[in-house]
Amino acid sequence: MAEGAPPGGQSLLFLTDEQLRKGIEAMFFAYRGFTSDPDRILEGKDMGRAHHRAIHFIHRSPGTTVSNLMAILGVTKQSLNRVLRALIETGLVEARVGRRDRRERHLYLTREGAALERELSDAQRERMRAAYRTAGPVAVAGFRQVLEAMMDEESRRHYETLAEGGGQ
Amino acid sequence: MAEGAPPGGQSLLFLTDEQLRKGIEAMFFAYRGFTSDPDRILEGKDMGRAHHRAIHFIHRSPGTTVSNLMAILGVTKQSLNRVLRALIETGLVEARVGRRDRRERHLYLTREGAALERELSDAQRERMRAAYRTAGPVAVAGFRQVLEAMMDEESRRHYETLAEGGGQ
DNA sequence: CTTGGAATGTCAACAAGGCTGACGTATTGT
DNA sequence: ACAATACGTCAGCCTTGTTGACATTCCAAG
Repeated sequence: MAEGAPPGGQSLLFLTDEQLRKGIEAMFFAYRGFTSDPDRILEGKDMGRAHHRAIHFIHRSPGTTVSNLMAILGVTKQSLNRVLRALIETGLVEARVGRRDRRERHLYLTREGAALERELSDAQRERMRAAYRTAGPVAVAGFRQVLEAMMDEESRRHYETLAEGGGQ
Repeated sequence: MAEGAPPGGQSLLFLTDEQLRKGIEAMFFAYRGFTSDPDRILEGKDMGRAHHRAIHFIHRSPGTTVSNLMAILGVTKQSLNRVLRALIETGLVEARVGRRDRRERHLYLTREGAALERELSDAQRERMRAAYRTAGPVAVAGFRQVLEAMMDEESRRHYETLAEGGGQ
């Protein structure tokens, strides 16, 4: 990998293979940190990352259906069902039959589910908050821009749809 | 979490729970995109993400030992060994006995291993490059700052140690 | 020279969380 | 009446992580 003059003529140094590689490694290591706190919390509770994800998105979109959750999480119904069954059996999630379409199950967190969600999300947000504070608002904006540009089309659709419901 | 005036006095809006939550979701969706291309490539070759990670870091630090790789990847030797065995058997990785300490195995990519590494890393870098180009250099700097701030201490050590060997 | 401990390999067993395929059931819309 | 949809479930498989136990090899200290 010879490192000659910038190919674009000006400051395209940030597109160097080496820069890209560092970005890749940063994603790898950061993701580990990102998931570590919830993982630790769930470890004692007979649950894992999959449960956390389901809880997160049910909290985020109360009343969401099973198929919608499948699409967001990008897993099969069998995988999702295993997790949902556990969450329902332990009383963290409630599945209400749809009023308009009674084939659908609308998912809600129970009080206990909401409490666990808060515990998990507090831990995860705390790390995120610390990182944001360290890096500052400009960096945060860039962080989100790059991540959004890295998503698949479909993921981006889900991401943006979720965002509408919340604050922005 | 009531949403009154910004507690800091000025623009601390980026530390809102909602902003943090969007960052969390951005990480989730972006990481899916991040791994999708290599996953697709490996899917036909009897290998998975674990093999990719090993190949990546062996390429990055040729001659690294098994224990060092264990520390970087954060997995047990049994997990790593399963992957390494497959890579060695298929002729993608070579394990040379250490000269100074003959208990150690120093890991290198073979020609075939390097070729696969390039294929995987080309795909992954291409997505990263597109995201970088879309977001621009300022955003990229912020992206990396936030990710670095999100890492565990130990991960950050590994991350920086790797970076020394390369460019930057 | 012996021996403790480090580095590595390996076997076995297990768990989480993905997947496919197949099938059943309720419900809806045509 | 019937096809399609939404969901649940059983069975089986794969990858990738885990522990625990044990053997080997070898460096280095006593």
